[in-house]
Formats: sequence, structure tokens, C-alpha cells
Amino acid sequence: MEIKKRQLEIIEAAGEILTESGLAGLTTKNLAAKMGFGESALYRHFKSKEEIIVTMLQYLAADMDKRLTACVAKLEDPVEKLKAVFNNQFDFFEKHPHFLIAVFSEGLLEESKKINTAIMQIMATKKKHLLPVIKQGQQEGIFETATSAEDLLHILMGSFRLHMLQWRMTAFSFDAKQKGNKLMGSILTLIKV
Amino acid sequence: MEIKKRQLEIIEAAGEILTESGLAGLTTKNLAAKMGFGESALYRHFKSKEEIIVTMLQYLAADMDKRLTACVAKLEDPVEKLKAVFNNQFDFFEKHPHFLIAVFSEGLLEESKKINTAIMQIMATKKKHLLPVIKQGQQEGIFETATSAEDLLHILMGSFRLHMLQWRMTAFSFDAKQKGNKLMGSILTLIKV
DNA sequence: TTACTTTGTGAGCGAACATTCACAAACATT
DNA sequence: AATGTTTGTGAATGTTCGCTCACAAAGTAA
Repeated sequence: MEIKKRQLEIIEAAGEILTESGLAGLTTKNLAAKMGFGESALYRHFKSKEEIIVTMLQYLAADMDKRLTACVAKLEDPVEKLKAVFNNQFDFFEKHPHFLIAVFSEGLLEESKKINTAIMQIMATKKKHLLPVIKQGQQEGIFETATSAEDLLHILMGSFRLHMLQWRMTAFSFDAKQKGNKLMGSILTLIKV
Repeated sequence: MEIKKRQLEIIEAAGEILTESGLAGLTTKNLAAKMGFGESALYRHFKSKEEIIVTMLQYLAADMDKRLTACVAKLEDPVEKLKAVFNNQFDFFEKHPHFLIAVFSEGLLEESKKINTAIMQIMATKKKHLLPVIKQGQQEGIFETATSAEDLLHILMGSFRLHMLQWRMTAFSFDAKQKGNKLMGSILTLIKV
């Protein structure tokens, strides 16, 4: 799946609309207006609105996969790895807040089968990177073993998601990176033995 | 705000549609069909579709407020209080899974100002009940004080929300109450001194 | 210059949307 | 039996939706 330059621009515009006006705001009319051309031009680059959304979610999953892989590879300590992963996420969303849809894609659930699959893929990608790190930490005796690795992951991801949601709901009115790193630091302290 | 019997039936039908078909599925046509009458009859009970959604969210907030108040009142121990609160929530959503929209209402964000306000109210209600209990636990030396009460609340609520999301995304395929109580128990153990 | 591909335009399609309105049962009150 | 209120019907409203199509610039390659 290669994404062309113009396609990426459209995807970014779609993300902006979703974040600032919700799903109801994402119409072909609005999207074309934001791109500065007519509605029909959209169909030169995508064959349907559904394809635009699916491509966006797939792009986000692939991008996250790349970022998190690089993030985890260069460190040894599990705690540092986790901190690096979340810091990377905060960085990304601070730079591209319109892609917060990647975190709140539940709003798109049940729109179509393909979209559902793409949403699942994003969550699976995150899990793929974090779970091994947590298990590593448990094996090295750094993290609590009374709670399963899955539950620890659940706590981390749930807290991260709620943090991002509050950031958006307050119209990005606080420093998501600083507050987020502090929060994730607290959690890591809690789950350390 | 008094809700009539027929209005409540409509609200429940709307919740069912939202949970099983998403926001796009909630049309006046579908809603009327589920109620077994024509579209125009809806407007005997509500003056707009927006009013239906807002009333639903307000009803959920009020109902939750009542339930959680009763829940917290009859217990002393903060740990037991929290367990009771979450157990009550699991019970409610097991009985009324179509009202899961109360937890995932972010999907409705930015649909309208009134809807946004109603969503905020639901989150504020939860917070109102849980935060004092956590603070009480900290004062009594039961919960960790290295992490702020707000952060502890954040972890609890974030984990709860993700749990409910996974339950829905897997089509209610596991026992949300049993698994949820286990998860919340783990978290409570983590934050105990 | 010619020919081809890419990317745009603008009018227009049928379908679905929320909402309204004149009207009719059903029901309760007198 | 007569009257008034609730709650339904079914057709129709205008609007917006995603999408198509015949056509035209603009860019590329021979």
C-alpha cells in the first residue's frame, strides 16, 4: 500500500475535519472545500469516502508501527522503553493533533466492516509493541508480577487514551506532553516492585 | 426534567441503535421502525433528533448519579466503596448494554453544543463520586499518596473505559462483570500502600 | 506538434435525511 | 352521547448526501 502525496494531503485534511467538527462534519463537500477544489476531484484519488477513512487509519497504523519500532529498539531498560514510547506518542500528537482520530476511532465503529478492521489494527499495533516490553520488565524483576502483563498493559493504554481524550475535550488547552509524561511516570512507579 | 414513559422507550431504542449500528444508524426512520410506528410520531414526544440524544445523555447522567450515591453511602471502607461503584457499573451495563453509549459518547462529540455539554456532565458525575472516596482512602493511609488523587482517579477511569470498549468491540463476548471486577481489583491492589 | 496521462471542473443524479402538516383513531372527561 | 386531548398516520417538504459523467486544462513524452 503506497500512499501518494496528494492522497496524504487529503487524509490530513480529513483528520483535521474529524478532530474539529466530528464525524458528521466529514462530508465530501467539506473535505473538498478544505482541499481547495471541487467534490468530484476527490474521486480522482480515492474511489469512495469509505476508502479515504480506511486509508487514513491504515496510514496511521503503519506510521505508528514504524515510530514505535525505532523507539523500542535503541533502549535496554523496560522502564526507559515505555517512557520513550509514550513520549514519542505525545510528540506525534502534539505535532499532528488532527490525527487524534487514531486514538478515538471508536466514534467510527460500526460505520463499515472495513473501518472496524482498520480500527482493530491500530489497537493491535500498539499492543504488539508494548506487551513484550512489559513482559521483559516482569522477567527482569522490575515490574509487579502479581498483576498479569495484559492487565498492566490495559492500565497503561487506558490511562493514555483518557489523557488524550481530556486534552481534546479541553480544546488542547494544556501541555499534553508534560502532563502526560508525568502521568505515565506515576503509573510506572506504581507498577514497579 | 421529567421523562415520560414513552420518551424513555424511545431513548432506549435510540441507545440500542447507537450500540449496534453506530451514529450513522441512528436515523429517524430506523428509530421509528424500532418503535413500531411512523417517523412523524417521534415528533409527538421530542421536538428534534438532537433533543432525543441530549435527553438520553441527561437521563444516563441522572441515573448514574442516583445509583452511585446509593452505592457509596452504605459503606465505610474506601476500597469496598470503589469496588461497589464499579460492580454497580458492570451490573448496569450488563443489564443495559445498549446504554454503553454513556461510556463512549466521544463519538458524539462536536455534533452540537448541547450534546457536548451533556457528555461533559456524565464524566463530571463519575468524577464527583469517585474523587472523594480516593481522597478519603489517602487520608486514612490506605492508598498511595505519592501519586495525586486526580491521577489515581484517572487510572481507574481510564482502565474502566478501555475495559468497556473492549467488551463492546468483541461483541460482548466475555463476562464483563467478572473480568472487570478482577481488573479493578488488581488496580486497587496496585494503589494500596 | 502531436498524442497521452493526470488532475481538475460543474452540472446533475437518485437516495436518504430531518422535519412539517392535515388528518384520523384512541382515549378520557364530562 | 358529546367533547377535548393524546398519539398515531402518510404524504410531502426542502436539504444534503455520496457519487458519476462529459468535458477541459496542464504536464509529460515522442
